[in-house]
Amino acid sequence: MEQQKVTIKDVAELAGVSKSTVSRYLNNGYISAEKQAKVRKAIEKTGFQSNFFAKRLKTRESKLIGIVLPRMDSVTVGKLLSGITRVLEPEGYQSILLVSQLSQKKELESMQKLQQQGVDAILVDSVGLTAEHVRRAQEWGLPILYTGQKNSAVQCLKIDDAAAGHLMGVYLRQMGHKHAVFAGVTESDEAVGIERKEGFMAGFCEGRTDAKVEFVETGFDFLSAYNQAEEICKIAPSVVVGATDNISLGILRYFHERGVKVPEEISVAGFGGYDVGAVVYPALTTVAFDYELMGMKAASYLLNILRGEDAKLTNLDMPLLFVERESVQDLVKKTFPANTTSLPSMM
Amino acid sequence: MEQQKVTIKDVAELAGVSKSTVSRYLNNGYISAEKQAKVRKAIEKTGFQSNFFAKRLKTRESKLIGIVLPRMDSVTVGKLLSGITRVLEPEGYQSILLVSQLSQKKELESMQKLQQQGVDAILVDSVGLTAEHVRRAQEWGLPILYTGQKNSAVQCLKIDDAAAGHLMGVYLRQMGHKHAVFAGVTESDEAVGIERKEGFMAGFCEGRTDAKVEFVETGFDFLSAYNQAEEICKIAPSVVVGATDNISLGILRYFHERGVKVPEEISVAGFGGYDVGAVVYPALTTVAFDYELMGMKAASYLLNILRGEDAKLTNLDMPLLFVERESVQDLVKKTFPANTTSLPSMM
DNA sequence: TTGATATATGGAATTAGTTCCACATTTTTC
DNA sequence: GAAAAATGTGGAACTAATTCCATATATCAA
Repeated sequence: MEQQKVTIKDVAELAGVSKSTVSRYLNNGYISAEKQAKVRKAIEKTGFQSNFFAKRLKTRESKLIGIVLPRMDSVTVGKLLSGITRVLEPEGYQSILLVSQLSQKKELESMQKLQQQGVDAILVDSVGLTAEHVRRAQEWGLPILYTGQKNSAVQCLKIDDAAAGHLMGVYLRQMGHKHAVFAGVTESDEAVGIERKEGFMAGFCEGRTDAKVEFVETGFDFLSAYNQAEEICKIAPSVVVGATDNISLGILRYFHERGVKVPEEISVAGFGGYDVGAVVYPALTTVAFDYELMGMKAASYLLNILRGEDAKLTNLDMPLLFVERESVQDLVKKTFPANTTSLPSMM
Repeated sequence: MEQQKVTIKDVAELAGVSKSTVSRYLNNGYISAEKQAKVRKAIEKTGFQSNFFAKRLKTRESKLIGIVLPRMDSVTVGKLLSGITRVLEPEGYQSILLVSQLSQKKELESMQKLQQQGVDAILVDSVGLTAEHVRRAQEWGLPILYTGQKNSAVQCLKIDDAAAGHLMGVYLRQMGHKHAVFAGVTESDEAVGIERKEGFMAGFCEGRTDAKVEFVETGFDFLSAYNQAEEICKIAPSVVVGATDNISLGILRYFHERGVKVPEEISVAGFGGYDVGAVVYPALTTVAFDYELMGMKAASYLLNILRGEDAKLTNLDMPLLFVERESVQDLVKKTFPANTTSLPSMM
């Protein structure tokens, strides 16, 4: 077994001091100016780099945050990671990533791996919280934060899907729409599949009896939405709401191909506020989520806990931004949204 | 200092064997069936988990791959990571991520951090290779692979930007276009800013003297491309080629707002093959890059090196896929692309 | 019945740091 | 000027694993 080139012992010998003194130099302990200089020189000359594992073995701190994500190639996840990294990096923490591939089982396994790995904290962008998730948050001695899903027994942070849905529902009601199709995803995703949809229905139907919402199930991607669009056409609502912008984009594409004019003949809206919603035509009206902010909040929370500040998460839900663009017709005033000449809501 | 709950020593005592025997049980060494059972029981009873740091200190293997990325919130990077993870995960490796924020200095710093951290290998999606990059690849005793940029002195893997540009140039030439605008990015990005552009010019002008390519510089995002679109309109070429799909999308949006018909009045094409290019209308003709495959290749290479197989990277350049969609007019046959009724090139 | 080999096992050393403790100075206080 | 406090320093123990080496059986061939 080849050994490390330069150890603290070599530095100590070269500097004519003890290992302890070098260690103290490295960790801001008692050390005289004279020896300080000697040690510094010795470190420079040898190019000494302290051994990560030896250090961590004793200090029991890895400066590593474990992150479990449902997938890697998604705008949402990218933004989230971006926010997390922005907060963690200046504090000297690094993130180690595992992917759950949208599977609850793999999510739990990944958490286990990270814990064994000795990470200081775990952040899980969950696809669904189970009793096991709760148990771990309680039994493992390290901070765990869940995002994306909600459960009062654990610390979590998420988009308020019910409120987002409600916001959209109210908006469309006020725009005079009475018959909507909600193109949503499987109910096994509680946040998007249930909360968002029910929030929408509540907001849309509130205080009236002549409103009607029909449900069409699709996947999360363009293509599956595109493939369901024909069915939606048959229903012929005045507005179709995609549970995500991707879904709306697929539908928009289908309408374009069939020559169905949006929003003149039918309105379309979505959720997410992805950048691309601003470049398609008509630009997509949507409820925007700030995943980057969510990442920053999540990371800050974990950092606070690690500092022993015993922080509590207030404001569990993240702010929403309603982005009114061109894809929804105002049936009350009988006007179409202005064809914007700039891209104000590019986010 | 609180200590670990259960160590290998506790297991050994409970099982009535020595530490060495437990260690051998854990690492497939000599052990009798009888003791094997005892140790297994003791581990089950105690819930023993081996200490990551102690293990790594001795074995000098972290099973961690360091990855440096220019940014997190980009489709390209997401796909790349996706590919990397797909290969690394089944082999028991995990990735630790650092972000260079498109800065060469931060990229080098990040590499340094990862090396100190004791990762087994480093993969850098570089924003530009310097002499220092080369020096490290040679001097550090661990495998380093660069992607995104090319330098013969180090191991690297990248899109063949010149070939991609050339491919597009040839295609547009064959479609009868003579006057093009190349909406590109800064030349400080050698791959995209120079190679892709020059490849295009070569392919477009090849074997004729009546071809003309003008250059307009934009940023990497929709908005900056959108803002340059007016200038492009003034030039009035028969086709405008965005250096990335994002750029083309911004331009497409501008044309839509001005009522400029694509591809009837002007053709548009791009590079990247992002999913969204398929949902806009007209769907964007583009040269698609398979970043996920690149990630898989990169990870496989590093894994091979770590296995001591001393692999050499053949096929440094990644395959390209020409995706012909709707945004380019055939000036020779005077036809427009069929308005596809399905989304064949959704990738 | 040896001697040689294979199979198990435990003890001790090793890995590269940090930290506690004892002790030696030096400085401050009364 | 002596006692007390502050400041440095080195030695040894400690962290939790792996691994080398010596040794003890068991198995097998001559």
